[in-house]
Amino acid sequence: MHREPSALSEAYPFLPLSRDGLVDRVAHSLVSAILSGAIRPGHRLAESHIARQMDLSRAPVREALRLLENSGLVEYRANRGFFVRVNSASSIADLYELRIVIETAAVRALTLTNPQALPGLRAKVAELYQLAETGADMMAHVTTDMQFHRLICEGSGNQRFLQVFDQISNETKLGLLVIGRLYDDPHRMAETHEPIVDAIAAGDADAAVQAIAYHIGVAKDLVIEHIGKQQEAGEA
Amino acid sequence: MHREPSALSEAYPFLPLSRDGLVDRVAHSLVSAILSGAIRPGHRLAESHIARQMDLSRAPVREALRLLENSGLVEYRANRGFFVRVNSASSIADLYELRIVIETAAVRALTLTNPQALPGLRAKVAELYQLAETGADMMAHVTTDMQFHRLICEGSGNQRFLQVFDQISNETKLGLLVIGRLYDDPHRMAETHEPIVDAIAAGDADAAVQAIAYHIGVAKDLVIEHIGKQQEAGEA
DNA sequence: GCTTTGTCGCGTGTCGACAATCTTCTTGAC
DNA sequence: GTCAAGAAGATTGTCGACACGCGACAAAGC
Repeated sequence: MHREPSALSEAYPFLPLSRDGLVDRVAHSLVSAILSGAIRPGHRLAESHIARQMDLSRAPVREALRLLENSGLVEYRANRGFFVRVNSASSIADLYELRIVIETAAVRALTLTNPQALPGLRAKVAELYQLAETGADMMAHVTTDMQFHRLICEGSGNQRFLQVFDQISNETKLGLLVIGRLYDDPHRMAETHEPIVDAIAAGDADAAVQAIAYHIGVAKDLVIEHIGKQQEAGEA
Repeated sequence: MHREPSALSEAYPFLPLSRDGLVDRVAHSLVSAILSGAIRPGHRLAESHIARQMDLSRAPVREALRLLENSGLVEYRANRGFFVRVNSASSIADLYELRIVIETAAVRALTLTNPQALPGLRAKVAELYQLAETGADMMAHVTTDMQFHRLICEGSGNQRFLQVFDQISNETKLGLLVIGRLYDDPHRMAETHEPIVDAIAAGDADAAVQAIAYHIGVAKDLVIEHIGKQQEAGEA
């Protein structure tokens, strides 16, 4: 989603003032709105309206929406425009199956070829504990959790794994965020990551695969269960 | 890419005239040009030129290029435009690793839950033999081969697997097409699919996984080897 | 009362034009 | 001869306008 900022040859104390173009800023703004729940699934995203509200022309809005389409947050219907995608329970289940497939492969590669990634992973887990301690909101928890999983894909050394992960990460976040609270005790969120890190530290690839498959599987069940309850409530 | 035709309540003798918009046609045209080798990797794709040649404005061309970006055929650099992506050997290796991961998961699911997909797969293998017989060109072989693999992803029942497959299929095709001939005997192409179909028919998921992993692995090695030779020749 | 046809508003599809930006070529100094 | 700064050209980024298609409602026919 992001474009590479040009690396400065020398380190000056300047903030990298956003060289992102309009399109990226629009896209980011839209993602925030969708993830925050300000725009609900199924809602229509009329180019003209968005352009007017943001005080720019339709062209960049249109491109931003096309970008979001790739990350699965938004759906395009010919001659009708863009809509916030509404995911069925089975679609979410498929999503988690894909995550298991990708991340097990990634964690196996990481364990066998790149144990240097371990400190970064441990740091993320520590961060999760800290968030639980300070009683941070769901968004913070989810973001850090996804960063942990992204590090695993990144550490696999396979760019394609990372690419797929990034493509589905926003959708995964959205699925998680519609739930107010995943675990009753926020420390559980952090704890569930421990076995993965331990297995990697031990250099036991099979154990790491088992651990992450279990970890994602649990999350899957919780999310699916929640969607089921939600639908009941919605239909009643 | 295609849109569904609305079902008529009564059967009139009209065939559903193609509702593909300009963008889709432009995209298709560009894909053909790239896959056919008419436009080589690294080549710049200037919107204005394409628009002028196709006699339309830049807007639909731009959108078509954004579409191709998702399928990995084209790369976008801010303020510089679009380029036909040039893949390193390691990038291709990563691609095939991803295919193995996705398609093994898909073939496992298919074997266990959807043996009805078998006839379709057998038909594709038969088609491959026929192509070998008639001495068809590489494009025909590759297209049919990819259709076989797509059927496996489709038959898995997991929409996400199919989505990922479609996303990388054009890139895979391109990687295959730059090679004049993958096997010396064109029948080999067809034969290598047999063990997969046999394992599915036997209901042996583990064997099917093994078979397809081997199948893709062989293709991977051949492609990588070819790229190596190509680079040597290019550098010399 | 139900189905079909006409009308209308809204939003997308495409366009041509201008501004911002990058690339290349030219010019000049060392 | 090499390098740097600047000018010129080409290409992308953004814009506002207009034509077209869709969906909704009203009107007409059975």
